[in-house]
Amino acid sequence: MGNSGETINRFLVEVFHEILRTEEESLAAYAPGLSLRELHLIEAVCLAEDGGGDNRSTAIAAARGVTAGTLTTAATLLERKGFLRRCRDEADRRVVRLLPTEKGRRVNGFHAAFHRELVEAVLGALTPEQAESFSAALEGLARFIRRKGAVPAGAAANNEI
Amino acid sequence: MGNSGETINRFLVEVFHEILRTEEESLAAYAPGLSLRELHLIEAVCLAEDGGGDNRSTAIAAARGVTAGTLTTAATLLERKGFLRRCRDEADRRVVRLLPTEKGRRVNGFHAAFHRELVEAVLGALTPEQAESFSAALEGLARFIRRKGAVPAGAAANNEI
DNA sequence: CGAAAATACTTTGAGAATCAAACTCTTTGA
DNA sequence: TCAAAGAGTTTGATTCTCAAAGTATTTTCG
Repeated sequence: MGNSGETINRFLVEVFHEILRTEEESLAAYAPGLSLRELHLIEAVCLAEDGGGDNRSTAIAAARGVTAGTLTTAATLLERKGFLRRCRDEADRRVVRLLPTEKGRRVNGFHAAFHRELVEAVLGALTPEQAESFSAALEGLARFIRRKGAVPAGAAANNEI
Repeated sequence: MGNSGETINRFLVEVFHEILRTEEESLAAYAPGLSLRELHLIEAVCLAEDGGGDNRSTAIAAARGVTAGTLTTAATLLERKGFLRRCRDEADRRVVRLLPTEKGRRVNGFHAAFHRELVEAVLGALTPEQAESFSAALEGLARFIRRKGAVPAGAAANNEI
């Protein structure tokens, strides 16, 4: 792969890791005692609320890619810390719905601002046409990942280490 | 932020998470009993070897952004599993150098192939000029993250939750 | 209707990965 | 030479995670 390929690959293996670390640091300064994973759970809950999405416990767990048990533990902790609240569904009393508290919405706003700045930093360096092809490239990557499962050819047939 | 901004942000919050999950799945099929974090440690060790980089324990820990203690534990486990080996430096006997075994190199090759496919999927969908501006945008993002620490304006001054 | 199956969530027990701090061994510098 | 600094390891605790077992509720169907 050429020079662009090198840059893209380095981005994938290094820079994203750095983004997460920076995000974590800025979070630690803003809301000590809240981990990035907890923040992302709050985000998922806020997103479900704003987007009119499914805010049932199971749906949130699926969105985050964790098991129901993991979600229960995390939600209990965030409830205790005052970022989320549980709400039993009256129509189907098996169901637990998750909602952000005011405090939860506030910390989610902080998080959204972080992402907004990140995106602005990227877009600011590009012409509108470049921005367009950039986002198209990302869509292509997303499609690739979702479609293929991305197992390198020959891996399954040659799986002895 | 406009429509491109939305795409970019969604990529940051969702697609990268999916990449990691896919990577984990394909790894599980190839090398059961090896976690993604372990794989990335092997990768760092191979990179230090190939790139003529610093392969001392501490340097690898810094590269992965973990403490020395964490690295020791992980390295011990990977040594037991046969992916890495330790090598005491003769010149300075405090130093421990980490090297991949043949098995370690093999699994790292598998991992590299995964990334190569990913990058090819992106580049394949772009013209050379688009590829160029894509990689420029990623460079811009990397610069932003490294320079700024990316704390949203006003966050430090207003840190009550 | 009413028992059996399915569903939604919680609890439990166990295993990574992580950190900070205390510790060991080795080198450096006054 | 000997105190201080450096490199790595060990220890004890915490967090995140999962699978599997458990509880409460609803749905299905005989």
